[in-house]
Amino acid sequence: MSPQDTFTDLLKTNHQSRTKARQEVFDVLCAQSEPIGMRDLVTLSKGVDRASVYRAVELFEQLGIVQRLYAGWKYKLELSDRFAAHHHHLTCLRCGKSGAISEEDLERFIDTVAARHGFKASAHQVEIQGICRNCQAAEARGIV
Amino acid sequence: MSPQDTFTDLLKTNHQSRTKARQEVFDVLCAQSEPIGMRDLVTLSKGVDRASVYRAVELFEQLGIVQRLYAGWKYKLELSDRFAAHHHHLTCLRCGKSGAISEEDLERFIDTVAARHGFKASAHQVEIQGICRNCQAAEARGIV
DNA sequence: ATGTATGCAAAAATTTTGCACACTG
DNA sequence: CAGTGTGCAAAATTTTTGCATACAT
Repeated sequence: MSPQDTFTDLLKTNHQSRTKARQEVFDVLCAQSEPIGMRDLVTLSKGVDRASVYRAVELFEQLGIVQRLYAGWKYKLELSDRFAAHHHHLTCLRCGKSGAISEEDLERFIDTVAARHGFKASAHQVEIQGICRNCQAAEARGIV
Repeated sequence: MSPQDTFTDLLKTNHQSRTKARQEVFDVLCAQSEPIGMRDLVTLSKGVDRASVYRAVELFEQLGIVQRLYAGWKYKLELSDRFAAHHHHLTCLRCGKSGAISEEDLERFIDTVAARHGFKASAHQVEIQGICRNCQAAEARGIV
């Protein structure tokens, strides 16, 4: 299934409409080879209002279409695993650049991986986003 | 070595002065049992200007005293490993609450851990901050 | 049709800066 | 003392909102 089909499908499944704005934002995201910042995303999504980009990104995040990556102070966006291979990122505090590292190594020893890439790690974070037990229960009860 | 001593030490080692503002911000951070947001940190750091709090946090981050944790849209701050056990976090997209999970499990299977905690993971990120090979080389050459 | 998403424009919130003065080492 | 860091106040960014209108299903 192509990214576009997956996208269309995800929207349909979640009862969300595929609007011009959302499609445009998605297209811009697809065209990126590296994570993109909000500002650029807004600029590149021609004809789409800033507010709509924010709203689209928020929706995409909830649907698991995009992921936020934090590089230093700000964050960047990239399509999630569904649309591209999952990446782990090494972010340089100095130059701000980030590069992808293979997942297999990471699963074992985060710091070992860092060293292997010539990266002097000063800290690492692992974050898992999802729905917690309580919210799942509430959802099941139709409270949402 | 107490957190306070470690703090004092880190500053000295990095040729940074231990000012009233920095000490106050550090104290507030120490008093937290959970990650704290910038806004609260500013509010709680009485007598310290907003700008100074930002400046202190920036310095602390560079010295590895604090770490930023991203929970959904915003970020929170907590003392780094040096001052407290390293935490990995499960953040709920719905209620926004985050809880710590043990590190040992995480190192093996991120998703397994999520499931064990009754957390329905939709995405996870692993981020490593540090200095990349290039910057280390530049630093060695005194370019910094 | 009809309910939802968008654009617009303005407000809110967050983060950054320049500078004179105060404090640290 | 000399050099840094701070408070203040204002600017620059980033993010959010309310609403009438346009669009998707």
